[in-house]
Amino acid sequence: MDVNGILCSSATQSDEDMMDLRRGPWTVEEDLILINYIANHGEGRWNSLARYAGLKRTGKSCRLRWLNYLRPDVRRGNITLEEQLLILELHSRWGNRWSKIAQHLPGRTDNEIKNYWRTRVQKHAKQLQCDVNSKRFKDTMRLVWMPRLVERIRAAAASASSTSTNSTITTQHITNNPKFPNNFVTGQILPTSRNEEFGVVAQFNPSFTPEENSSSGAASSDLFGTQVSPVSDLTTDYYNFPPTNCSDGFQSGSMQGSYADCLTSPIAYFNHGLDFQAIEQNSSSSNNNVWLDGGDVSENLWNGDDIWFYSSS
DNA sequence: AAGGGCCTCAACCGCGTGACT
DNA sequence: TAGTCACGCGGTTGAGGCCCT
Repeated sequence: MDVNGILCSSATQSDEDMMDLRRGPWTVEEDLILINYIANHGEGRWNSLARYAGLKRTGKSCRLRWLNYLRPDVRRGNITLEEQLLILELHSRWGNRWSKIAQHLPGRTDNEIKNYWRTRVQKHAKQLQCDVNSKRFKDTMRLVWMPRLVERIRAAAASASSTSTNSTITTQHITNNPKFPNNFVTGQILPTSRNEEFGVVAQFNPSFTPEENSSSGAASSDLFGTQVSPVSDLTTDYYNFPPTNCSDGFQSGSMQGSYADCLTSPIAYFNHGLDFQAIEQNSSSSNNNVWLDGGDVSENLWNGDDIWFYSSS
């Protein structure tokens, strides 16, 4: 068997389609063919693209490979804390509308977000022994995990700003920027093209090997094998949103302790100060300050110390 | 060291939708 | 209006790497 994929054929197909179609993982050569073809002819018309490019792949397969992997602005590496928060927020609003959610995470694909949700979030719903769509799980997200994420983002920003004079964007900036929550909460975040430098590497460096780009089995590394900053440059996107239509509220003090608003959006916590201790005291946990435990801010939201909640719920 | 189970994620599949004829 | 095609979306699968015993 071909180690890079399997060959399949169907006796029921036309002569043109009788040629063996490749399936399974893409090879470097196939990637380069696809990249070069799209660079010269553009994307779209995937079936004919596959045919004319000489790829023994379905148009569907080509499209998927391009959109989820080869596209220049595909962002790779760990899902950052901000992205995690955004995913939770948007999923609570839209459900499994992965493509729609992905539109608000520049460079992330629907496939990546979907995988993230299934592998991380659903796993914890399972640990909670409740359905991922159940009220109990959603409450857990809103009341525990999302506020905790916010605090982690803050902690990461504080840490970054205290250790680097080059850290120009922090969550404090966001907190002080009335435009941010407005865009965020109202779902007006605009997707922006990101990681153009990856495009340069992918398209023009002949030594580029997409397999090196694979994060499979090395989830903590990005293309260059480096950790993704916990305070991601994604934050910059939020901060730099076009300052249009941002005058309709959510100014500081506008919330005035609206607990319902807090429940609706974690960003309310983010911008108006969450009384973590109060919520903490409301839990029956004897484990104090688990949200402020100062752990590695680059770690995933869903880590071991969430167990306190399971045991106390 | 080995191997079995677990986890991640790239890739595939089926279906719905819209454009075009 | 019905048929066909291209495309996009969400669900699912399976290969390969990691981890634990």
